[in-house]
Amino acid sequence: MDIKLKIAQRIKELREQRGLTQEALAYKSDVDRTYMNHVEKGKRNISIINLEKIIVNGLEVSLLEFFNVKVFENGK
Amino acid sequence: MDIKLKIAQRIKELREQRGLTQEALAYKSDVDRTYMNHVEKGKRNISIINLEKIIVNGLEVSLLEFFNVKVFENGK
DNA sequence: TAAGCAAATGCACTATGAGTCACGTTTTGT
DNA sequence: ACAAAACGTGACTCATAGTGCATTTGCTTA
Repeated sequence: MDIKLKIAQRIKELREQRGLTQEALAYKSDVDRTYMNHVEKGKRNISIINLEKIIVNGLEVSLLEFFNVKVFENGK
Repeated sequence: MDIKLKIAQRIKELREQRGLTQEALAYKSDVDRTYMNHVEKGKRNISIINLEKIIVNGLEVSLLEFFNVKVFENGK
C-alpha cells in the first residue's frame, strides 16, 4: 500500500478521534486548509517538517505513537 | 531538536550498525550518493516517499522500528 | 426550500524539495 | 607518504510541494 495513503488514513483516524474538522486540524498544524484536505486524501508527498507539524502540533501525539499501528509494522 | 537532525542521526546510527557506506545505502535506497549525504547531515527537508525508500529499502527496517527510539517519543 | 457546515475540487501562483554535478576534504589501508 | 575510498559542500535545474481563493458537493437541521 502506498505510504501516502497509509499516512492519510492514520491522520484521518486520529483527527476524528479528537472530533476535529479538517479546518481545525489545519489551523492547529499551521498549514492551509485545502492542503490538509489533500494530505488526508493521500494526494501529497508530504515533507517531514509538515508531517511533524500535523502529528505533533495538530494531533498532539508523538511520531512514535503515530507510527505505532499495524500498517507501519512491515516494509513494502 | 530539529526533526531533520533527528532523522539524520537515526539513519546514520542504523547505517553504521549495518556496516554500510553512504554510497552503498544510497544505492540500496535508489537515491543519489550526495543526496544521501545531505539527508544524513540534516540538510534536507525530506519527503515521506524518499524517507520510506531509505528506511524500508535501504536500512531494511519498518517505519515503526525506525521511529521506535527515545528521540521520537515526545513532541517538540 | 433553504440555510449552514464540513469536505472536496479546481486553478493560478510561489516556494521549496528532488536530483545531480564538480569539486574539496577527511579517513583508511599499505 | 601515498593512493584510494568515503564523506562533505554549494550551486544549479526542474518538478512538485505548498498557498490562497473560489466554487461545489454532501449532509444535516429548520
